[in-house]
Amino acid sequence: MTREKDITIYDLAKKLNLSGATISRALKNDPVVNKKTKKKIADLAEKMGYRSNHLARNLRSQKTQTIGLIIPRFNSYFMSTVIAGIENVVNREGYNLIISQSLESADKEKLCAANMFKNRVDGLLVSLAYETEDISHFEPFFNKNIPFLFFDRVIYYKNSSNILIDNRKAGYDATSHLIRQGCKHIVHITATPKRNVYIDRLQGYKEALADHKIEFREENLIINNLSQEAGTIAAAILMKMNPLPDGVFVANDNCAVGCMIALNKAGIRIPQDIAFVGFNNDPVSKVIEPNLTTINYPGYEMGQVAAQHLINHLNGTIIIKTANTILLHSELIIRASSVIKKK
Amino acid sequence: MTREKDITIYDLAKKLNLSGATISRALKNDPVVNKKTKKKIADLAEKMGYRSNHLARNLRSQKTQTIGLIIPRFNSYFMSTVIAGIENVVNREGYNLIISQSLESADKEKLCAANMFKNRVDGLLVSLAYETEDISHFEPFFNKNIPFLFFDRVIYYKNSSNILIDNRKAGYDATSHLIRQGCKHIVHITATPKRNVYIDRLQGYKEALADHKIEFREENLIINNLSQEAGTIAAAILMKMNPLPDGVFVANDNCAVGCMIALNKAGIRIPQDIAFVGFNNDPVSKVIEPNLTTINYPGYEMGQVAAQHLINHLNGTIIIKTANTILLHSELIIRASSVIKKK
DNA sequence: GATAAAAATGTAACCGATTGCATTTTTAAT
DNA sequence: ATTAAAAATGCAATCGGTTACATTTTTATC
Repeated sequence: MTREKDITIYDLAKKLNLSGATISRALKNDPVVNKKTKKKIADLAEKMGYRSNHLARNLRSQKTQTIGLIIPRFNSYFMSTVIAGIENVVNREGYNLIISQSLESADKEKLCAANMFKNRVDGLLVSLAYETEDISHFEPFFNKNIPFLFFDRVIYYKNSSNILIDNRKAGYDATSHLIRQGCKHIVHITATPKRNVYIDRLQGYKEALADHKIEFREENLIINNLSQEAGTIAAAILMKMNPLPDGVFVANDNCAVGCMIALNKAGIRIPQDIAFVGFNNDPVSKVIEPNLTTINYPGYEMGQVAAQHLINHLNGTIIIKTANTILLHSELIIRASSVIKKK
Repeated sequence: MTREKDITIYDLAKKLNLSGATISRALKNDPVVNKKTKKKIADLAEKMGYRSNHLARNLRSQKTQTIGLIIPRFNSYFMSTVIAGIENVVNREGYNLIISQSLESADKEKLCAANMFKNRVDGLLVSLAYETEDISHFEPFFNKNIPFLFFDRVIYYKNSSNILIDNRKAGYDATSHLIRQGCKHIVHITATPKRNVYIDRLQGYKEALADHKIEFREENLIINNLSQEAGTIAAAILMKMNPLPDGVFVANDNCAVGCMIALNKAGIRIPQDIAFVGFNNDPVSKVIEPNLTTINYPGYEMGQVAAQHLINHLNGTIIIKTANTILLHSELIIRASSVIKKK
């Protein structure tokens, strides 16, 4: 357990008969230091295996070079791609990333936020937990002027920026597509419309119906947690409907897949009997038979944009003064699950 | 941008006419401080919104309360579950987690390691990049006595601990299962056997063949990058084989799925013509038709065990002196893709 | 060679919590 | 009331860079 002592700038200073200040400046490549001196210092630092002590620097500069990330869960394909995108930018810009998951719990989210605050992250990226309504836990960041932004699962709060796709339009496109395929009785499976993503998709669904003179009916909404298992249960509900619906728009691919598998087993043909559209373009959508029509969700790009936006702000490259919404492009990907051959 | 000044222990000290030392001790609940004093201090701290400055504490204590995690990629189901498990423990134990991905590149992995070292993580968890052979980039951690351990993609190095499943046994079980189903001509699809996971699975495959008096033949090995697309290509290779193989053991579910889809399209029946076994128990294995027989991989548990092991070490709860391997249980999950009805 | 200007380096305070040791205050015993 | 022991608090150095300001050294000009 004997941890050898670290080399400090003062060790270098002593060896070269210089002051700590000069070493410090040289290592930061301050133009005020003589080039030859810099060279000597750089060489010795290399030779002695010096590593700058971030802790000391951070204490002095009151910055941590760290971005906090709070997400609902790790285990979705979408979230993995978002994180990969964030990591890409954060890393390139020389920041660190600390990640916490709220597990879809508002309470856990509060703890995460408090923890991020304690850890003095320079900025915060958040995708809200499913059940979060009160977001006063971000108040401290606001008060201390620590920039934060929401992505995907957003909320309009103070003058935070939001990065997301146009869920209303996506819902509208998905539903319109089903209608164009000849569907008249379209069910929408989604989560309790608390979060923007679900509210907006539902809104798009309703608008598409209205634009095509189809009446919206409450009983055509199935609300669950959008898991694959929930899809299985939803299938049972669908089969009890009389008449059977001819189209289903599900707010996520996983649930759609669970539903399709159960319907398949029951002998219901997709898309002939019921056409399906999912959401997210999860890899599983290309595995299920028939392949699932879905909305492509640019996760990697969303992560990159969110991280870059935040870091630009931190660097002063851009100054975000007013609320700011960035909409990323999403699009309907048509596959076999929704293409009904006209007779 | 006017960031109001933070409250420090000295602000509290001044208000209460005490010294910083007493405040510090009180906040850490040091028994040496008078209870009434503690109460006063705690109340004032609460009232003034004091938050301890980790930077200062860390500088003093030379610890960061941070665990580093280096993984090949975020976007696999398995990795997501591992991270969730790690996050669970790390969070509970009051550590932070910083994550970097090597993108399967040895060079990027070196950079990640250097970065983790600079950031002075207290400990390091690593799943090695596919192509990493030389691992001298972990030397600094070893020299500075910073504990690190490998999980899943491991290597035997110094006296680091390894946490993984018994890949040899899993490969053996998978192959034996196919043989028991009557398969005699079994192909193994895997990645270049550089990493333990692939080497060991291959070894298990070979041993199972040998134990059942089936000759191992080099041409029954298909080496690719195990992506779904690679599975499609592998299907073409399989179909050119004459005679057609009657069983395939794939080192990962994604690739197996890509392969199965392509074979299906070509009219080859699974499992009657070719039986399939995959690896990982990725959710997709329950979506593909027929459902894929696979090896269950306890990702969440692996993450938990790895993190707990490391933190126990940091806390001095356990002292790891010698190389230490923890094998987690994995098991064959038999589904329709490999069950051949005996005639 | 004197002098001003520019370049290079040094000094010392600072960031905020921690802690060994010293000092003061309180409590208990005679 | 005296004194020793115990409890509570304070002092000051420390962690290792950073930086405003001061000082020294070098270079350029007349």
